[in-house]
Amino acid sequence: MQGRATGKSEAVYERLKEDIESLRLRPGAKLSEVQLGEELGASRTPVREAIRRLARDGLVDFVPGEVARVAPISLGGVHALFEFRMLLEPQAAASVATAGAADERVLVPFHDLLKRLEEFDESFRALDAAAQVRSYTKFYEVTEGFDQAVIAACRNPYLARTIRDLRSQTVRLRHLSHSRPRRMLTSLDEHRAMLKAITRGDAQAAEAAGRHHLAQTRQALIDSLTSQDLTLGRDVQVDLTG
Amino acid sequence: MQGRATGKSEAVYERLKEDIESLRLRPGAKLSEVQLGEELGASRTPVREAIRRLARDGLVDFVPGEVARVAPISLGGVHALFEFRMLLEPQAAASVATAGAADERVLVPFHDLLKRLEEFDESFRALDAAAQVRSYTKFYEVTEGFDQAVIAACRNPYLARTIRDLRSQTVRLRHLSHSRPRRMLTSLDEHRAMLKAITRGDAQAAEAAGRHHLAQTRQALIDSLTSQDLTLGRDVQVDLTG
DNA sequence: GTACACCATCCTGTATACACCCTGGCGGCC
DNA sequence: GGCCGCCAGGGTGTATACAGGATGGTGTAC
Repeated sequence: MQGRATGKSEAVYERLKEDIESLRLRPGAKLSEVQLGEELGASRTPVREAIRRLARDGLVDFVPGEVARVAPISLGGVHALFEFRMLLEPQAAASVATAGAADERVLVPFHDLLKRLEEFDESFRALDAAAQVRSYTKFYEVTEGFDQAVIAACRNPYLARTIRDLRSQTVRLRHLSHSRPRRMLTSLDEHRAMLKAITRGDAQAAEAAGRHHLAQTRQALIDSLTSQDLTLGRDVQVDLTG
Repeated sequence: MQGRATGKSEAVYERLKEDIESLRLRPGAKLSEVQLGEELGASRTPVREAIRRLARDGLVDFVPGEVARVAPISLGGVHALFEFRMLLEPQAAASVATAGAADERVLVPFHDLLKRLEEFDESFRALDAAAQVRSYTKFYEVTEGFDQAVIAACRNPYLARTIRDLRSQTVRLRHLSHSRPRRMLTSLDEHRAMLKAITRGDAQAAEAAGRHHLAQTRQALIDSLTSQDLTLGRDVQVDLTG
């Protein structure tokens, strides 16, 4: 097994995932098993396996017998992705709120999260736009904590896994267009609304807040994609026809 | 490539899938790569790949470094599965109905399906219970046509793929407890209601009918699982604690 | 009789070799 | 000059070899 500590396959997967999410590997780029193996210091077997997993994550288009390619980004795909998330994530938030109403322990991580959010939110609002952009790492840390906590608290493993499987694509889109400062502010508001509804055990409000947040996020993303700064200084092309 | 026509990996996958769905491979059974390879006349590589794909389908429990096992069946798992399907499939039916209202061509396969259903339904009701049971292959052919048609007409590829991915597990459960004649009759009614709502372009009715059908199906399955005939003459154990 | 330790065995993870396919470019032929 | 066929290269699919690690059974000591 070449040492449980190493885990070549896992390492290759994580590395490729990062490269694709960060757009270092551009949509449409060929993923040759031998070439990647040489670059990453692994043989074909782990690379193959990693590529299959990335295909499941929706980051790679894979057709048997053909060269795997980094999945292209299309406007239609973005719409479909968000439509699907809109079906799942508000429901997950609602079910967590319901579970929390029945068992207070479910809510512990959300109380923590809400506290961290409030703290960050306060300092974030005090910054000017440039400083806000510079602190976007922290912003994502807080907001992503929410997704993670919902998934962790989600009672239904199918729902949890499906939401988790969509995360990689969402992350890549985020790299296509970082949130603007104003959007970050409203996003924080939306997260606070979701967290409060959950800690209150109000399933209906949690679902509504989740739906609202996703709708806003999608709109911000679409606006960004359809504006001129598609390329972000790189030549990442997005298919706007879909 | 050993001849495009063969497709060892695909063949092994299909074969194992059938064996697991039909319970010939019992829940919890070990799936050793070498052993399966010898039995199916393939080397470890295609078997590995097939096992990974089956894990994605939820038919196999796979932990890196450990022996893969056929996924166990638990009552809790069944509940989670149906809860999740209840979230997706009625929504898919509704979205197809909506799409059909806008574009009549979407509905063509459903008109055909409804016609076939009516024909089968008529002759099916004329049979006695034993004959109904004997014709259950035809029954599944008609009812499964519905799932397939919804998936095919589903505009959202994420939704379609997720529903499709759950199919294998549903099929396996069906093998655990075939529908009783009375259930088949009501199921036909439910399918007719769904089909009519879709062809009418009534999204709300389609969603309600889909929800109702799933609830009824789940109830019939749970009743069957919690009764004594768990084992179906085989020693397939179901974990009732979950 | 029981519990612990050691050993044989099996199994997976990884590397590598071979077979076939598909593509693209070059050269000859019309 | 254009078109067709051949050849070389790369790419995946599959088979097989090798290197650890987990597991289960057996034997022994208490």
